[in-house]
Amino acid sequence: MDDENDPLRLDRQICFPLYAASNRLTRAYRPILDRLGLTYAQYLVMLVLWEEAPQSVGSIGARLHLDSGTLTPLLKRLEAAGLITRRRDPEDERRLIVTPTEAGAALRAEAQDVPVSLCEALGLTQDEMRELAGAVGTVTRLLRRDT
Amino acid sequence: MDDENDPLRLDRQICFPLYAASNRLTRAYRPILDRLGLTYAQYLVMLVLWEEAPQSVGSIGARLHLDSGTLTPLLKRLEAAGLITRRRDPEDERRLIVTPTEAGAALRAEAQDVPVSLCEALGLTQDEMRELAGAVGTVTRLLRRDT
DNA sequence: CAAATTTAAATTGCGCACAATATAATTTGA
DNA sequence: TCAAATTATATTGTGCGCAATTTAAATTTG
Repeated sequence: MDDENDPLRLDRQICFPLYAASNRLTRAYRPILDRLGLTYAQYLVMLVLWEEAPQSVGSIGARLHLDSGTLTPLLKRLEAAGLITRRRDPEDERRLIVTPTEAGAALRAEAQDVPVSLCEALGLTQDEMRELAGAVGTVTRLLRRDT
Repeated sequence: MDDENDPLRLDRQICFPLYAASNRLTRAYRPILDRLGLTYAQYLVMLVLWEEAPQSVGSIGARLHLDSGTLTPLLKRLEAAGLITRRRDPEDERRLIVTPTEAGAALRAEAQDVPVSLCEALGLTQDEMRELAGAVGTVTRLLRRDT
């Protein structure tokens, strides 16, 4: 086995560091988001809703690249937590309209310092954050080709 | 709300593109690894074992940043698939020794073209792969600070 | 040496991700 | 107009990922 050129060496897999970095980032978010009572995926959904509301399950999913199999139970948990309401669109009963409640909207203020807290948790300077954003942008651009 | 500088805009979160890219990569691996009967996490474990065997649960976990809560059931599934054996270390009964079976070792040959297949699935040229590897390396370096 | 501590793995419980399928509402078109 | 196709969400089932706890073995120490 030609170790030097072995394409199956773990350190030759581009996939693995990305997977490890993503797991690490989710782990870093956890204690910060715990204070808001949100998981990472729930936080992403709230970010989407804080930008524009109401939205259907489908439009949230399009934004986050998630399907109803992931979103339906997640949204039910957000509803149970009192952060959103779920009701059918009277215009088209297939569609489910998701709207932040008063409490859900108010949570936005508490979330303001999440990005800064994360930075601190990761021990990154402003410059390093910019470098990270650039590298992540490159990854995204290269992997954009769909699905 | 000052939209321009809002730190909570989804497109200002470094986290999100990394999360999306990682999900996308796992999705791209799926049809390729299906042919080997492996999930992505199982593939990573086999890569580690193909590099060095036997190994304990702990050493596999250290390599992949995974704990026994993830690995124990995963390894049981690999055992059920006939790809590895699990036995206690007679020297130290706390440790579990994981060894690829004949079939597990043989699977390595079939996995040889996984990296190339992935490249093709992602539609990336050699140059783009190098660029991707570089960007992923930068991300990894910046997020290295532990946990 | 026995009790306390440490270590390795297993277990439990929760929440994603996602494929596959089901259900129900709407739209299309012969 | 009404049957077929399409669309939106829900459901089911599998497999992670990880925190918290448990179990059992080994090590340390008093």
